[in-house]
Amino acid sequence: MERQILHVDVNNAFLSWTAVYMLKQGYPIDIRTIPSIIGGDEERRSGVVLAKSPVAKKFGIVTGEPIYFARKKCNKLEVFPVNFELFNKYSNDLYKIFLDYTDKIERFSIDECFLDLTHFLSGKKLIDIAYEINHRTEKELGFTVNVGVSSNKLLAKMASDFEKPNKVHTLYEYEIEDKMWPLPVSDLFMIGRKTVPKLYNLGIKTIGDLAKTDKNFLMNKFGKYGLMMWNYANGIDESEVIEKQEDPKSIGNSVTLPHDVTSIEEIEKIIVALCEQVAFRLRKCNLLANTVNVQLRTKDFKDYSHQKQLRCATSSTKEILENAKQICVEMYKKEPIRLVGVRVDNLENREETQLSFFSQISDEKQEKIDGVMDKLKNKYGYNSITRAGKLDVQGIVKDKEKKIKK
DNA sequence: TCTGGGGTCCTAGGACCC
DNA sequence: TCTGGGGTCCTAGGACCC
Repeated sequence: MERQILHVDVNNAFLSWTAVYMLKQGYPIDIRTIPSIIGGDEERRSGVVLAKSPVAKKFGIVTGEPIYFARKKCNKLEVFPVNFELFNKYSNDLYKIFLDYTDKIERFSIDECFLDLTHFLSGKKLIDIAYEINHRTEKELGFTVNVGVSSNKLLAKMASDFEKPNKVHTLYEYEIEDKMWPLPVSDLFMIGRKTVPKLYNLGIKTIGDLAKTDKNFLMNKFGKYGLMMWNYANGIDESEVIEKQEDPKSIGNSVTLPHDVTSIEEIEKIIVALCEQVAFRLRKCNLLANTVNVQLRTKDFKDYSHQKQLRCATSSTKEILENAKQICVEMYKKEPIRLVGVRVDNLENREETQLSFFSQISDEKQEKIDGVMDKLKNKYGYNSITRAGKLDVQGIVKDKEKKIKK
């Protein structure tokens, strides 16, 4: 039975949502109609373009580039800040519309969802539902979406990426040759900037070229990744729309520092704040970690990471912090550092762990302290309680903690 | 010139065991 | 002295996504 899949993608999500909100607040201009972007904080050295208006795009501004560059391309560019609380709200509003059509929805990101309507069509045509979602979103929420229509996720996603904004496109198997194969290979999902030149060197320039390349040749050259590329180029994707929220595989936080730091003491202060965030989130998910990972980025953008297996699974701030500090001391080579990150890995569910004979939860006293602090954070806000060593870096991580607070 | 932060998955190489 | 192969686990790094 052929599956009935939609992919819904919000057009210029962050920018559109900001525009809708500002109009509602009485702002006289729709920022979608001027050269504008949503960007990070340049003073904090996180100034990259996160979303752009169609007008900004005409100036050659691309997502991910430094705002500094974007300004050079257009001197009238207007920059607006991110507001994740707002973005989450609009994302949820959109999700509610989808629920009128199916329960089988996969949240692929804050602004993209896959919908499986295979068992929810009740006599309607998939394409009609696609248009209905498209129209309703604009009418009810004030922003626009592209909807891709097909029989698997990959094709639906590729379809939603065709002409924008506010469009519905189909990409069924019989349309692959006409609609997808002429596109540059860089347009294919999962073909990134490192792979494109490698393919070009092999004479593979379009998705069609890739589809017609010998599968075994690609597998020899690129391993598993080669097979995936070939499958995608041929429109093959068996993956399911997964509706349920699965436990995360890892949890991490990182910060770009306002200035490079050069002492282990300064780095450790950042580590304290990051470990608190990570452990707090871990406990909130009711998970335990078996691995701690620390990442450092030098001022030349060289990334280092080291990890450590823990003696037993834990969600204790103290335990994670002690290990992170130790890793840090081992790996730090006295270079100027611009980014510090802490991530926990190999997560397992707390309940399941307690049943296991071999595992033991870290010491109870520490757990109680964490528990009390979590309650305060949940009740009075993330910053209501903090460690002494963290105070002077609070400004740096403040913004992200705001996000977590919600 | 300046270059985010949250993730997932894969790979190569080394340690160690039998 | 010189030497196997299979398997698992761990580590560091890198690719990709939004």
